[in-house]
Formats: sequence, C-alpha cells, structure tokens
Amino acid sequence: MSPSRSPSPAQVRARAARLRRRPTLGLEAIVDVALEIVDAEGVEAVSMRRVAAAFDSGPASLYAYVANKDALLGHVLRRVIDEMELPSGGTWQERLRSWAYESRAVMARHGDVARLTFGTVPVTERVLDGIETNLTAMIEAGVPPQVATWALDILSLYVGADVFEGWLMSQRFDDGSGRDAEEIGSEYFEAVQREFAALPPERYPYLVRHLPLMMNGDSDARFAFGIDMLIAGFAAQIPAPS
Amino acid sequence: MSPSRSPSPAQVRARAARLRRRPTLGLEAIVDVALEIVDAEGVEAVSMRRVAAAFDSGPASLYAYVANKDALLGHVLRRVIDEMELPSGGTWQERLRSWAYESRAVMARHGDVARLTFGTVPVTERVLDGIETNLTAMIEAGVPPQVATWALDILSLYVGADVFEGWLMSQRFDDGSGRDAEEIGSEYFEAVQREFAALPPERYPYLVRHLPLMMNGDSDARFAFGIDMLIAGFAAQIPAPS
DNA sequence: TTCTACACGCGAACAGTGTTCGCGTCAACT
DNA sequence: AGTTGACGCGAACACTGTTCGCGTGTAGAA
Repeated sequence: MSPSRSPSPAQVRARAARLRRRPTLGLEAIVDVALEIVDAEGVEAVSMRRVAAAFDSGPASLYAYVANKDALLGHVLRRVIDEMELPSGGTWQERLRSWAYESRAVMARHGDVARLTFGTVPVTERVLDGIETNLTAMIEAGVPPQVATWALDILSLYVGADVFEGWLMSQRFDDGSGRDAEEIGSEYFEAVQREFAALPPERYPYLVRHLPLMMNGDSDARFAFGIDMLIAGFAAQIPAPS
Repeated sequence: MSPSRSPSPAQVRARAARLRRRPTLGLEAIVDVALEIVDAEGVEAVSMRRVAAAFDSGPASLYAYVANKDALLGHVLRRVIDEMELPSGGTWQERLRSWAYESRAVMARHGDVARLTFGTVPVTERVLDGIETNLTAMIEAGVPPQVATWALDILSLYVGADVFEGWLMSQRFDDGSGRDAEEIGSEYFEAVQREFAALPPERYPYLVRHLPLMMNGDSDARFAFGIDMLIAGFAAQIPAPS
C-alpha cells in the first residue's frame, strides 16, 4: 500500500500522538468531560463536537459509547445523583429535610443539572435507597403510605425546580461583563424595585408596600421555608392515635 | 432596470401573491403562529424558519418584530398568561387554590409553555393583579407579609414544575407509534412495575410493598395534594390572635 | 404625473447543531 | 505471516439562530 493518500502524514502523526495522550475514550471519560462542561457553562453548552474535541476527535466517536446526546446527559445526571449522601437516623422530618438539603447542595454544585431531573430520574441504587429510607421513616411514624409516596414525589419536584430556577437567576447576573455577580445582582434588584415602586399605590397597595420582601434575595431562606411548609403539611396528615 | 436578474418572474409573482394573502406580518401574527406550534409540538419545535414559513418567508423577516428567539418565546408566554382568569372572593385559601388550578389548567392547554416560566415571568398587568389579590387576601387574614410573598413564589414554582413534568410524561407516551397514549402509558407502567417488583423485598420492603401507590398515575390528585400541603403550611404561620 | 425617500421584506451566508454511513487502521489471535 | 474483528472517526446531511445588505412597493413631494 502506498504511503497513505487520503490521510496526510501529519494526520497520521497527530493520531498516534493522541492515542497515547488520552486514556482511550470510554464511557466514564466521556461523562467526565460532559460534566466538566455542565459545571462550567451548563447543559446547553454540551455538544457532541465539544465533548469529542477533548479527545482530539470528532463527534462520531462518541456514538460507540453513548446512544445519543440525551443518553449522555442521562449519564451525567446519574453521576451527580450518586454524589448525594443519604440521611439516616433522626425523625422522619429531619430525614426528609436533610435529604432535600443534600439534594439541593449537590445539584447546585453542578450548574443546571437540575434541569435534567424533570421528566425522568435515572433509577440508580442510590435513588432506590433514598426512597426506601424516607418511606420507612414516614410510614413507621404513621404517615399514610399514599401521603408518603406523594411526599417524596413533590419534594423532589420542588427541589429540582428551586435549583434550576436559582441557576437561571445566577446566569442572568453573570452574562453582563466581568463585574462581580453580587454587584450586578443588587443593581438589577434596585432597577426592578424602582420599576415596581412606580406602580400606582392605590391599585397595588400591598404589592407596593411589601416590595422589599419580594425582592428579598435570600434564596436559601426561601427554600428552607418551602420545605418546612411541605413537611408541616405532611405531618398534619398523620391520623390521630386512637 | 432590466426585467429582474436575481429574482425570477415566478418569484416576483409569488411574492405579490403572498403579500396579498397574509395580513402583513406583525408581532401578533408571529406570536399566533409560534403559539400554534407550541400547542401542537412544544417549545423545542419552534424555529424561526418554521414560524417564518407560515408567512411564506424566511427567518430574517421576523427580526423586524422580535429581538431574538427568546424574546419571541417571551411573547408567547405573555399571551398564555393573559389567558388566565383571576380569582376573587372567598377565603385566601380558596383564592390561592383556584389561582393555582387556573394557572395549571391554562398552561396545560399550551404544551410545555410551563418550561418558559422558570427564571423569568413577564410582568404583565394580569400578573400584577394576581399577586395583589392574593397578597391582599392573605395579609388581611393575618398571614405575615414575608410568608405571603414567599407563598406566591413557591406556589408559582410548584405549578410550573408540575405542568412541565406532566407534559414531559405525556410526550413519552406519544412518541411510540399511532397507538392510544393511554394504552402505551399503562403498558409502560406495567413494565416499570415488573422491574420494581423484581427488587429484593428484604432490602426494599416499603418500596416493594407500596409500589402500586407510586405508580398511581393520577396526576391531578397529586397536584391537588401538593397544593393543599403548601396551603396548610402557610395557614399554620398565622400567629395566634392575642 | 413624475420623482424621490424610506420603511419594510427577505435571500444568502456563517458558524454552529445531532446523527449516520462506511472507510481505514491497528492489535491480537491463529 | 496472515486474517479477523473491534474500534475510531472524516465527511456528509439536514437542520439551527442570527446578521448583512440588497431589492422592492408605497407614500409623499414637486
């Protein structure tokens, strides 16, 4: 065979070099790269080309390990979920609460992975264990099973939505320039505040009066409050002991 | 001016015909088309080319009326929001509840518009009125203002997340073939049920025992339950009269 | 009636996207 | 030494959002 016509000698050399450098393309390595991109720029920034580029390769290479982009993102979500530590001990309320906090903290570390939790959550062992612990704690404390299962559903939904919304907010305060996100944030809040303050107070008395409360940016407190509301609601469903 | 070189006579005729047919491209007409696509296939199916095609035109034409795709989708969301009817009268609980139900019903009519409510909600008059009515009812009933504002935030988040998730679920049951969505749905549930039933009961006793409850597909009941939990939680925040 | 402005419409192009096909190459086994 | 098979991936297809700048049709001025 002649010294290669289509692939130039330079290409051949580059190929050999790359094969030595990278630890041979594989599912875990691919997910690593995708997760790095999600952490830094979010789910929408992940593209097959970009992930493949980390291996000095083209997008086609990935399809040997991953069915399609959705499947890749599914693996990313699985990876993140398996970072969560499960609660144990304590009352069912404490267990539910720390489970919610832990989920939120872990997801918040990884950009907008939370967006992927809508619709389907991969059923890993960790997920099953999480469900089982919480179900156990609740049912043994007298929470009706139907309430307990709904409770887990609703809490997950709320946690995911909160983290996702938080990420979207934070994005809005970064896109501007190189300035501090905090600074841009408060500037934005002031602008909105002015706009709302210009509303006719006779038509929107409560809204105008309690404006500062609405602009209160403490998202941690709001999240905690929401969780407490739900847990209180669940607790009220325990039938009185006869 | 020779008889047109680049544009062929056919093109010229087509152009004239189209100008007569469509009521001259405009923001409202564009939003109409986009909303139709969202209703039928979802937000992701909206593309500038496809919207423009409804006017027998190219994507560039839209940018005279809309800054970009996000802005277009923002207008779509505004349109949907302004379909909602506001509650009045009744206790604050009733008002909150019917507001949540109405929001859910309206958004559920329009594919996955709910997805657009994350991050930013357009501040229309209707939105302001909705906030004001609910704030009024709650605060006058003794709910602390901070609780009242958070309550509205959290309820909106929950409603949006629920509708969005519901749409994603429904999508999963349509994509298969031409069969009834209901049928595919129950088939899917049975498959999942079998998978879960195969779990070791000694490790997942509660999960396995209460499986039917988890698979319970009645999403309306679950939504109602969630709303009730939150409202009950809010109510518990009313300080005892001294 | 003729000419001139000007707003509006949009064709073409750019740089990206997910996914598939099928060719090449290399490693290990016979 | 020869063959086989797995793996990698270049190139192409059909799409995407967005911008530039060139017509064109209409309305007003002369």
